[in-house]
Amino acid sequence: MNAAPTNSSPRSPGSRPQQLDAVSKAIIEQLQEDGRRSYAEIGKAVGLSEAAVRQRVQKLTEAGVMQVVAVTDPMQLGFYRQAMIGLKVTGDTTAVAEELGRIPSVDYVVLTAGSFDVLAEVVCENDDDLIELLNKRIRAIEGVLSTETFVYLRLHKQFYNWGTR
Amino acid sequence: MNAAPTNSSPRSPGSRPQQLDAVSKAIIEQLQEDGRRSYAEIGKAVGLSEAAVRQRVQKLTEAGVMQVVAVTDPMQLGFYRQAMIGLKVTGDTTAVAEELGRIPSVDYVVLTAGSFDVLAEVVCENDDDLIELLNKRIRAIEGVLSTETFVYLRLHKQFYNWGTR
DNA sequence: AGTGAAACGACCGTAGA
DNA sequence: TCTACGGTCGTTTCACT
Repeated sequence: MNAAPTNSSPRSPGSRPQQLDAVSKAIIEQLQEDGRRSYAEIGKAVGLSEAAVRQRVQKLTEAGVMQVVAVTDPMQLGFYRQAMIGLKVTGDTTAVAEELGRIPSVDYVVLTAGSFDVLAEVVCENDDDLIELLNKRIRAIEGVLSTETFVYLRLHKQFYNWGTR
Repeated sequence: MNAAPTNSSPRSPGSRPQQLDAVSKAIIEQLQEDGRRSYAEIGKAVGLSEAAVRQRVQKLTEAGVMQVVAVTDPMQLGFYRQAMIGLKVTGDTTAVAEELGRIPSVDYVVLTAGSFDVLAEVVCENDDDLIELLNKRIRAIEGVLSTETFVYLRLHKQFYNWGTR
């Protein structure tokens, strides 16, 4: 095989991507179905011993390729109103992004190229909360020129990725 | 035991939202930090026995309030180009959403109100892949009138849960 | 809904091909 | 990087509160 990229350094932000073999992909798929599945059971599914699965999961986690975490459903918790908000910004976009990130109702912030400078996803209990969030918090941030709100009608597909640094 | 095959859909439609007490919130927080943390350890942290923690986690999961899953980092896997795509659609938006959902590179699809009918997040390896995805797959879907692409410059914040704060 | 106890199974470190 | 194995700890079931 080629030089094995055995990086034991735990999650360096600038580390290069690693190519996953079929087995690691299969392990990740197992954990995407159920993050609590036992290593032994995963091993049976992918044809590896329990210890080997454990080692690979540990390496994938330490390398920052994958994480096992709990995710919650806003709807089930009474947050009935979600929306994506496109923002046009003057000046420094990162400053606006940081302000947005401090708002608990804002769960997703990304700087973009295009007719919006920033996209932010928000989670609210109802329309009144959304209005207040927009007027009192988001549109009050210095540098925010305008917002356009895309109220969610139905979330159709969601696959959990992760990449915040 | 209980036949509970619910891996395909994270939502359980029709069920009412439930109010979480402080203990369940604490349990969810523990699993947010590490989805593989043992019930015993969580029990010590929240002041409950292992069996009690396990029961609550099982109920929260079955109710669709929470899921423990693996999330991956596209960047670490060589997917350097992410974008949000706003679509204008003629006719049935759900049909377009379903087509979009079948594309593996599309990890997020939501029907919206506003100047876009559908928002879709995509994950690509590079710009060429993005161009091909747009032209050959997305803009080829029947009913898609136009697309606007917001290329991600930097993902600034991403949360997987909202109800526990 | 919670606890406690005992049987069982999973997890972890170490050794070795 | 994997398997094998033994000690330890977590999970499961059940009887009880």
